[in-house]
Amino acid sequence: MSASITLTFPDGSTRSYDSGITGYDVAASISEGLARMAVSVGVDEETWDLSRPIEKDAEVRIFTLRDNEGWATYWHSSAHLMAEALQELFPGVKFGIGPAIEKGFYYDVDLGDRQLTAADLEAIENKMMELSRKDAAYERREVPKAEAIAYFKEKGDEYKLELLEDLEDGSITFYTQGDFTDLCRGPHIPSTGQIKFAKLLNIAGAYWRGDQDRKQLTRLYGITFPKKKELDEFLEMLELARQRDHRKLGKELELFHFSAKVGSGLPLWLPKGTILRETLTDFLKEEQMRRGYEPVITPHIGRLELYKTSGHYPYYSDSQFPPMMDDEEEGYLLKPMNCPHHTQIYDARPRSYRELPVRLAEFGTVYRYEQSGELSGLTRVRGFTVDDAHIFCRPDQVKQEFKDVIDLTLMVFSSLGFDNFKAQVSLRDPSNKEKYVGDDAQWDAAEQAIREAAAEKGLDTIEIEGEAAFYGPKLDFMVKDALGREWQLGTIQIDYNLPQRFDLWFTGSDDQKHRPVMIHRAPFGSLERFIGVLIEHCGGNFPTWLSPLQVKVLPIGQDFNAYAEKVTKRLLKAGFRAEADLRHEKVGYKIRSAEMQKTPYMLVVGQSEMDSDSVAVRRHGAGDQGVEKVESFIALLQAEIDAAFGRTADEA
RNA sequence: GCUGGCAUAGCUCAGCUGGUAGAGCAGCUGAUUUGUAAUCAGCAGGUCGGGGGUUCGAGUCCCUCUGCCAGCUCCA
Repeated sequence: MSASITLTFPDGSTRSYDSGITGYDVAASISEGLARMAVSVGVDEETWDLSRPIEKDAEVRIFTLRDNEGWATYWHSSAHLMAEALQELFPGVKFGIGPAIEKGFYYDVDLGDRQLTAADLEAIENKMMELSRKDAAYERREVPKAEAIAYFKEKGDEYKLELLEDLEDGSITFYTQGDFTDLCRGPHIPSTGQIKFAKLLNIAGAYWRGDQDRKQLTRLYGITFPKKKELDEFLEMLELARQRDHRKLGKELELFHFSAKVGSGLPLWLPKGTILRETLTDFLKEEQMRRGYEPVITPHIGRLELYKTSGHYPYYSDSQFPPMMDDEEEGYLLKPMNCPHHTQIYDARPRSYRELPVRLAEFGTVYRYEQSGELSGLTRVRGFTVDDAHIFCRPDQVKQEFKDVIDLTLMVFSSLGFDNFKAQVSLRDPSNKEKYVGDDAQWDAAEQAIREAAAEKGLDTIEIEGEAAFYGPKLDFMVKDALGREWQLGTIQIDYNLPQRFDLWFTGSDDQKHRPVMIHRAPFGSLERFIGVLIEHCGGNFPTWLSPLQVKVLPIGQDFNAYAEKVTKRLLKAGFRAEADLRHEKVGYKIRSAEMQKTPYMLVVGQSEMDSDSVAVRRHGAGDQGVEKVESFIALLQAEIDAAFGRTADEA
């Protein structure tokens, strides 16, 4: 009958088929197994239903549940199945949007006055499974706009009608499975029967179209799988992630504490957390000292005038703690950032081009009145310490300085095992320029410098518009927490604006005044957030050099307490953080408590160790490591810590 | 800030439809003198987050404040 078409596969091979062949048949022509696993088909740049006829030459790729695209299709179809279940259980429910997400899917719905409960979730899951057993096909249909509008008017789906306003006639498709029809671009899996296990994960509010001023819909999150085992593994993984939650570990390991009496979002650092934090701080201070940074200290408040000049006050008055006023009505502000103070240190005396760059570093604590709903453990707080530095340099030095900061940031990340980060170039929103200060030429220069520096450092970056600071674009380093939420840690920002606003200058070789460029940078971002993410990253099992307690000495009985104390003293003298557990308990009990505190090393000592000046070494999580002389244990421990800093023993 | 949920001993939690609080762990005391993840016994510990209300009676129902959780919005 028909003409033939040529399809090209990912490996570059080509085959010809009759025009109108479906993705499913293409898959079947390759192998029966592939046809069984297929969920959708990539046709050139698009992803299609397996049942949709292919009528022209194209590059094709069969997607299965081994591909992210496959899961996206599967979960999107699951969202439709959940919608169908909701429609059956709660007639009159109105639908917003229901996409697949990284793990699962959600659907935003308007249930009127009805509140959902946990029992409802189970009922919805059961209804989904009941519908799945009917194994209804997902049927695609192109629909004229007028017909689509008529359909949703009749149904009373005002949100769908609003979505239709933005769609062009001729591009509108409906998908129907069973009794449920949705406005949808697709694609979908062939039929509902493939969705065999469903779990609704949580209910939350979500503004319609992400707009704070519009109605809040009910967002139902869920996940589905074809196999029970996959669902169980997913739920187990979720549970494991909860075990790593820094808020839980922070309590168990006695790192930090929040008190409602002190206030929301104001962390209190407990002794062990303080050791961890100071160890990190010292690590970066030493590194910065080697790299030509100069330490400075500035007060926690500043005159309102300072922030009016910098531009922070008018731009961010909502997210500041309110100003304090004195008798003359001269206001002071609790500092929300350190940069304005640092400009005044730069400006304390005239600067020559010869001394630039000037790199002023401060672990500066700042306060921001974050919205109450944003606060979360250590990752979003109202008082936090930025490992801040401001580099004042000549325009011709910007790129090199920027590259050096990238080096430092990468060094910090790799020292702490963050090898899975995302580098993001945060640009201004070109459609909303009044949110930013400075002229286009400066912004372009800054953006260009960031792109070039990142490229020359071989960084793989993504660019996001609308994420810049109000004074300049930035390079942000993002890391995910245990639950997959992404946090910005390190940041490097180029700023042509504050130097201008504060009228900063240096004398050039031409004896003329020139404007310096400012680079704002913080490799950790904030100590609080960094430590929060670090705790989750290592599950509380800190590398030995960071662990608040490094060694616990465990005598097996009271007769060996004196020896345990002697060993402990030697360790302390050698510079390690060590303690002896002298309680009248069996060694099993002492081991258990040290293991639960995730102490890296436990040294069991009894008669034979005392006789031979040695210790029985036990490594956290790894068990008994055998007996070592005290001296050689100290040497091993030192070697481990040196290695963490990339040093050899003789350098240390 | 918004929607929904939650708040009981230091921690983790139990307490049915309202009848004036319980466990395990931790702590303290004593016994046990211990060899690689929990020795035994006893004791002590809570105005059930704060305030108000309904009721003969409130941990339990209602209002409000504070704090926490999920998501949304926000994030210099």
